[in-house]
Amino acid sequence: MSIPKPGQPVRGSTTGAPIMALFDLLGRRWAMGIIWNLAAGPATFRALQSPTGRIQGKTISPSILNARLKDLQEAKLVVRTLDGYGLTPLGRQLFTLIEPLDPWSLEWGKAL
Amino acid sequence: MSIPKPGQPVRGSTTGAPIMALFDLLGRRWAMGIIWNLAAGPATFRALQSPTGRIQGKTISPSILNARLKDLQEAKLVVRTLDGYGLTPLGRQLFTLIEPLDPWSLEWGKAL
DNA sequence: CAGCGCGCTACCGATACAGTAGCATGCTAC
DNA sequence: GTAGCATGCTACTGTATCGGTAGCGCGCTG
Repeated sequence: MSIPKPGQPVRGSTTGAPIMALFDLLGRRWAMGIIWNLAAGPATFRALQSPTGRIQGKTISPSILNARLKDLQEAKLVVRTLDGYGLTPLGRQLFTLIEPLDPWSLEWGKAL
Repeated sequence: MSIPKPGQPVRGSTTGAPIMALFDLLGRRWAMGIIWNLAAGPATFRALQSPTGRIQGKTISPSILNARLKDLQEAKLVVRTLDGYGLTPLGRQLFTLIEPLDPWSLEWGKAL
């Protein structure tokens, strides 16, 4: 799958609205989970796969994990470092924006 | 596809962390786009499908739109009203949380 | 240099998604 | 009152994405 660039988004959208490109990227499986996990600090490929991460209760397939990491790197949200993968400054900014979803999700859970 | 209940999330996750259930729900195609669109006011099925919405640059398949609306209704984020579909109070809360992504996505777009 | 752990790729079956067609219902016009 | 017509949705058929397992290459260890 190609890169969801804000100017020329993929997967159907033709407007080019950056927010749609973002939804396109974050709408992929595990994308937000990976960002969430990396926000706690850099992690290795294996660590991201394991169920002991900050959220994941399940091992992610290596193939899909690799694909998502490539997506996120192309989006400049994640970088490879010596000790695995970590968030870029941009990625950390994004995390601060989605972080409030955590407390809200608790309320949401109660409401269901 | 079953409902992503916070207690018993679907699609692989086994932890039950509400945030993961939320990621699971929002990680589906068009889910955030629909919420975004409905935040501007109630819309009919046809209106949500059309490319003239607040973001969509492309018509969504009726089958997938229907599936997503069902998901969001089960999650109590969207309700059917007389004049189509609209956000629940919960849905509006969620929108206020994801709204900041819009200005950020502009910066992100420039950075790419 | 055999063994091991890690990072990843290749493959294949299972879902989810996209696109088109078409049906049911309600409204309008004649 | 029936012939259109638009709306809301379902059915069907491909295609893309995802999930799961196997296994390869590489560096390190003994």
